[in-house]
Amino acid sequence: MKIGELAKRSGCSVQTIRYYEKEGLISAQSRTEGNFRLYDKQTLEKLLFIRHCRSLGLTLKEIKQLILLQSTPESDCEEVNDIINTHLHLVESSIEELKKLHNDLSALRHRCTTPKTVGQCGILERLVENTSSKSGSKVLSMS
Amino acid sequence: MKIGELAKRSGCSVQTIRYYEKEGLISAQSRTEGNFRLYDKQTLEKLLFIRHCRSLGLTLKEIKQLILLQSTPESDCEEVNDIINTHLHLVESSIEELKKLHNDLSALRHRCTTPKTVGQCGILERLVENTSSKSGSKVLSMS
DNA sequence: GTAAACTCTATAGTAACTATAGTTTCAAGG
DNA sequence: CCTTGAAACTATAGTTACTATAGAGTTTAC
Repeated sequence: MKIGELAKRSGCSVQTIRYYEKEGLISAQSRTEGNFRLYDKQTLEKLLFIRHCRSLGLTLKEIKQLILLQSTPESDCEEVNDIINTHLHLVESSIEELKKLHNDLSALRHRCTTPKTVGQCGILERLVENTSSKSGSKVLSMS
Repeated sequence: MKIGELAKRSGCSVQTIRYYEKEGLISAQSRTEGNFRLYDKQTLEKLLFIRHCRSLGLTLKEIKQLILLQSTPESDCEEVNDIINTHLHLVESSIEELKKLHNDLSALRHRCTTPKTVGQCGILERLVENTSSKSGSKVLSMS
């Protein structure tokens, strides 16, 4: 199948598939005379695997490792465990961070209930205060 | 004060300060004859404000808006509320997402308890399964 | 035969920095 | 006065996982 069909069947965009190829996660089995990529079912399954891992928050680097491990089924699966464990811990601490953030933001939000001007706004007033010290923790970004 | 001192006092790195300038969040009051940036206490406070907002997960774009709003204290503070509310909702849904992720990862993790080979590993086995359908949700990245 | 749909490569943009290279300026010591 | 090291300057590239674009070539359908 060509890249368009693979995209539809895998749920990845065409560009993403080409990007994964560039990153060394997948490869086209062959090319047509006109230089179009051709794929087999194996690659479709690999892409579904990648998508599944991505939806669990694994990085492409980690997924690459997992793919590599799949190709050596006789080796110890400790590495697989490590990757999952590392992620589990990351997710746990992210949740903790976000909960704190939520607290802070809620508190902030409650400082302005009735419509006022910016000059009187309890939120901005609060934000301007020098609460600089206890900082330096990891910050999360949402895509 | 020069940029090095400002960096130390604000907790930002020198490069970050220059980056914020490039992004239009702050500016140097003047330059020395040798072209070194000079700052006053105002800028230090602005930087602390930015750091505080960043630690709450606000984007530079949003912080820029807040700074702009600060300069017009007579205007309605609704916009300030909007920015905080938007973030509050974002944080809330992120927490929900991460909790789901945590569930999935935990379940995955429990599939491999005793040391095995990759070929027998319940985790990889599970990841390979075609659970492609229900995907498409936002994924979080941690910095 | 031609128009639409598809594919190709290469490049730039996203967010918020960090890191590097190569140059210039400044402060202190001999 | 000269030198040396620290600090500053600009400009550029790298990070992550894509997405979007431009400009070209290929295929398919009518």
